[in-house]
Amino acid sequence: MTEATLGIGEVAREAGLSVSAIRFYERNGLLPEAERVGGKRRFGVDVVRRLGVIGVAKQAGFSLEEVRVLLDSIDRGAPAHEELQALAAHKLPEMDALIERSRAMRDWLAVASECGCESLEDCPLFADGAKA
Amino acid sequence: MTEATLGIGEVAREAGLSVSAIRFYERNGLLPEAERVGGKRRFGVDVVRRLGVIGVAKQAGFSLEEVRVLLDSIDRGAPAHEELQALAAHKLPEMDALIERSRAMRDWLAVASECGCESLEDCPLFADGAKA
DNA sequence: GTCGGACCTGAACCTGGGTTTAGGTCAAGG
DNA sequence: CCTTGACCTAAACCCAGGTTCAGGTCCGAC
Repeated sequence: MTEATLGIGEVAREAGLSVSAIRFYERNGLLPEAERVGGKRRFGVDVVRRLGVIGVAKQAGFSLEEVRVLLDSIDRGAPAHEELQALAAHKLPEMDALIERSRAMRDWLAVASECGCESLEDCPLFADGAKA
Repeated sequence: MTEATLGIGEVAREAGLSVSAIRFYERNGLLPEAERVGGKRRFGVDVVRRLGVIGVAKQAGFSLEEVRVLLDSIDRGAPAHEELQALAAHKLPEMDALIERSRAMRDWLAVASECGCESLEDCPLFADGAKA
């Protein structure tokens, strides 16, 4: 019995992605080039898991390029934790900064919802220091 | 004595923006069309304050289009607080969602920094539920 | 044999928020 | 007179992360 393979449409359905996104990922090295059978891609079943990993990493704030580097070096045999930790260490401060900024925005907006100013010129929310 | 006016370079310096950004804002209706004197823009001094408002609003998470709408309706005489509150009310849940997501990412990354998994396949961080 | 659906390719297009470039105008100063 | 610097315009370009389009192929069913 040969290995079960999937067409691109099936992969897309399984992974919850569009067909075009999968071709895009292949083109950009996030997926290995699938073998062509009669000109059509046949994917091994594990590509679905790989797409899941990509999805999780994206959610975690990595760019596709970062994910590509991560997967790539792991494909070459590097232990997952080394690459991942390096990437995570780099990304953590970025995330902290993002959280800080979002919170500042949130607070500003909360105050803005209560603001009764007639003009923006008068409003303390738009005073020079307010962007800090 | 006539009103003090500024050239685009002066405005840029005062506002801490690039000249091209200011032309861009004018083109896109965030600034009123400056009068041309000998083909060159002359801005009233209050444009600097307006640019400050735009900056604060951007920091608060508004898109330029949203800022344009806000300023536009205020220019038409609407009280600032009405437009602002409507916009803020719309934007607050978005910000809350952004904060939640960033926090989830941060937590995931923090765990990732400690993870000792050899392969991503084994790693609970990349299990199906991990993106939730 | 021809229809339809799934698939293929490369290239163009999209969004946002500007920047860069090419080519032209204007006024001041040496 | 000629140069320098600040300014003008329209249009092209940048980034990521894809989507859409035009035109072609392949396969099974009817």
